Amino acid sequence: MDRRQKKTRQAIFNAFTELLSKKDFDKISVGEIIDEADVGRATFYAHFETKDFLLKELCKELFCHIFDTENGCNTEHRHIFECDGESSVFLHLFRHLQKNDNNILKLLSSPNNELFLGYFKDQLEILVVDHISLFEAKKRKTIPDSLFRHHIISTFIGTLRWWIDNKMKETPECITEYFFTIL
Amino acid sequence: MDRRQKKTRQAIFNAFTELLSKKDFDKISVGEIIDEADVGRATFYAHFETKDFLLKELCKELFCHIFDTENGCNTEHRHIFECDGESSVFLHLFRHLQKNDNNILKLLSSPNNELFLGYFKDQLEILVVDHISLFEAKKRKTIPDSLFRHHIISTFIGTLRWWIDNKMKETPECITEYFFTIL
DNA sequence: TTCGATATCGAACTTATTGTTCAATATCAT
DNA sequence: ATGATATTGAACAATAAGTTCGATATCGAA
Repeated sequence: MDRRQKKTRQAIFNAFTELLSKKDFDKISVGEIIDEADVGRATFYAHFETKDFLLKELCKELFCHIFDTENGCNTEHRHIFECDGESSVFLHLFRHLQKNDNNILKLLSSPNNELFLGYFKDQLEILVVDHISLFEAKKRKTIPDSLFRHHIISTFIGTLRWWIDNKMKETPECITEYFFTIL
Repeated sequence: MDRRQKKTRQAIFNAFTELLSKKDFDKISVGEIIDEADVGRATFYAHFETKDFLLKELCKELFCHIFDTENGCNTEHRHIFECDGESSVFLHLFRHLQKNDNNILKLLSSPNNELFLGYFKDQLEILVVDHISLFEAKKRKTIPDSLFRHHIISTFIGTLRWWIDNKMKETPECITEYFFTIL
């Protein structure tokens, strides 16, 4: 990729992230983004079809870091699957999230970012499908599988949102325990 | 209230509901609403400050029907608190929702209606607070109360959304059972 | 270094939407 | 019948999205 393209792309990502830390996605205009990124209007549209696509691309980058363990591309994190206790995968997630890389928390707790949440759920779905055996098989007998998966994801996000709204006072370990108790 | 006002208000509600059954809230413009309702632009703004306020008013009306049991204003529904089994309150809700009065389901499953969902959650919160004793006290000992309430609400909405997305093949009784099993 | 390719710029432009204003008109309640 | 009020429609300003295009700057490869 051309050096100019990389620079522009990064500038837009940075500007967008910066703005996201201050206001909601749908209150941010393209005009603000290009001002903050200091790029031309036409340049923005040469990179991203719409604001929604920009978010989509940003998500790809963010989630690659947090969910990279899933793709097998990063072996350094493999240990989280072999950790003690069934909670390790989710504990790992909560820990990552606590760091708030790239203001991801703002996006997760904001009431207007269903688009972002959708992408996040997709990643969680992949994770859950692979680790569903962690949960007692007995519970699943009386309810459909898809509902059970759906429930794990929705409970994870629910717990996470509660944590964020509560200023994240609890430790990731504590939240993970809550998560499994509740489930 | 003036007969003209009532007529206009209802025309706007009807138009809005009709449009909501076809497209997402944030894709609907005021122009479309007044075209469908066949009222003047100035008239719309004489009734509702913004589109958001219109939704808020509509929610008030919709929820009044579904959650009326809560306000004590409607005694005919009192029995749902005394029904057999702890599931009666939620069964009642699922039954009401199955009827899909005023396309409320579209609003609940739509990915872009956090505003609507927020109002719905507020109503659920009231309901849950009053009936939290239905659930085993033991579970609540290890986790904060607010998280538990949060979880009940999020699980209810999660189950409901799964039901809707699954074309509501199951009976309200069946869904209620799933809901309690999962919880 | 040179040169062809391409990314960026910036400004102007079209289109769409929001929310306001106002005078003319229609409808209301009494 | 009449005074009050709701509706109308058109015009208006403001904001934003997305496009277009010629001029300019930067790139990568020879």
